[in-house]
Amino acid sequence: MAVPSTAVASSRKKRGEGHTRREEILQAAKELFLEAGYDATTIRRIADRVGVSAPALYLYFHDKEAMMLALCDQTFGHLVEHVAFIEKTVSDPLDCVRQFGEAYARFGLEHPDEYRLVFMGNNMPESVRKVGHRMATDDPTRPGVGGAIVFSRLVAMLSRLEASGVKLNYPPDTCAELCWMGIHGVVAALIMKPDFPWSNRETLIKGMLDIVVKGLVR
Amino acid sequence: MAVPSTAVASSRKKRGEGHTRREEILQAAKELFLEAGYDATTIRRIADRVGVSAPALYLYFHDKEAMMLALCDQTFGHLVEHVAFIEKTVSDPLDCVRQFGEAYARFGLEHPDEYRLVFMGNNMPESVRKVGHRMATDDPTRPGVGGAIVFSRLVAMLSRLEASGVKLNYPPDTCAELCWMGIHGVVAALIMKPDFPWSNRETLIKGMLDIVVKGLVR
DNA sequence: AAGATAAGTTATCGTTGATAAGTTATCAAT
DNA sequence: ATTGATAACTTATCAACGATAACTTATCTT
Repeated sequence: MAVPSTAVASSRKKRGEGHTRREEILQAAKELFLEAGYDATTIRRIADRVGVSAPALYLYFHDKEAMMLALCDQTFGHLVEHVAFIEKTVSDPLDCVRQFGEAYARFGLEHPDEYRLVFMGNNMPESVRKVGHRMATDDPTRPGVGGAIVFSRLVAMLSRLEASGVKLNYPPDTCAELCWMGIHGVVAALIMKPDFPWSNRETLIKGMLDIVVKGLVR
Repeated sequence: MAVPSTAVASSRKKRGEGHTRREEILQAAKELFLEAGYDATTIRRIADRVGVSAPALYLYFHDKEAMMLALCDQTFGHLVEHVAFIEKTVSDPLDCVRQFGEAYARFGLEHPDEYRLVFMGNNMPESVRKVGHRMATDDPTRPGVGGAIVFSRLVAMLSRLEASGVKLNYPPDTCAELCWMGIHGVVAALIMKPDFPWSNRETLIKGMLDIVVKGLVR
């Protein structure tokens, strides 16, 4: 005996209005992914929340993975904008890196589920696993470039820092990787083991940034 | 048309010899988990490799997760031993921390699936997600305590470092957390995005350790 | 009114993890 | 040597999953 659908059936869209259904699906998928995670969110549950049959989702997305990719783009767009704002408004390159780190960590902690899905999704399909690191040379219209864009801005910041005369202990790419890995380590730990008796969050974030900055510049 | 089993059927175990079958299952599961990852390894494939029917696995393990937990214990046991060896043989406390970091990173990169399951398992059942941070007060015979033991040794090392007269910028717990987060960041990144054009692995590991050590000691 | 087609539906497939219920081999005690 | 208990299995089956094929229905254009 199947559980009866709790959702009100949604009326059929008029011609040319399919894209609104697409957005409804995306919204429902986002809610469910955030409520229950990727695996626990089934095609059928998404369809049920939208008020439509399961195969209808395949009219708008090639598969489950494509929905996730679209959501990643959406969420990361906000972070990309924020980082761009920092780059424009903060003149001191070192300060810029610090503010990037704080914004990044704050973003991760404020969107733990999206963060997990993009940067910690260990059982996602390959194309989703690769979301965070598609290079700028890839087609920018392809879904999933948000993570790569954010990272590339960090590389740019560190290049600018080096160009401003500050001596780095490693090439800018390596510095960016180490910087990102350090911050990511903090965010990942706090997100994944929220019940562990960690030290104060702010202390850890500021502490890691201090460590990284001190360790990267000569 | 089902794919015919390629495995030779294994003969029934004699009475009291069930534990050997349990070990056979664990061995096959380990091979398959490492070959194809957790999700791609199905109960049926494990059973097929052992030469036994799928439900037979449930005579020895409550579910798929329990097999992975048993393997995690097995694998993390080696790391625990290695860390204990370092503590015994390396006299200089700072050197001890460095060697811990290198051993930890090497372990993670050599056992990416176990590492992911213990420290990055965001979609695992709750009992597996909590594997890494069960405290020493928990029942030590329960599966999955390896991660907590390893972390507690790092705290001990940093306490020893402080006791030896070295001034730390944070309390030993916080230092251990930051140190672990840094190394974990490196390992997690390399494991999760293996196709990204990262800098040299050794450079990143040594670099992160340099950064952390330099940043933690006054 | 009629054809084209966007926007759905129902029925179904193969696969998954897991369980129920029955079977067979082995051992201990009579 | 037979019997009873039980360890060590098997076969049959379940519900849920992602996905597809094939069919229907509503809407727009001409």
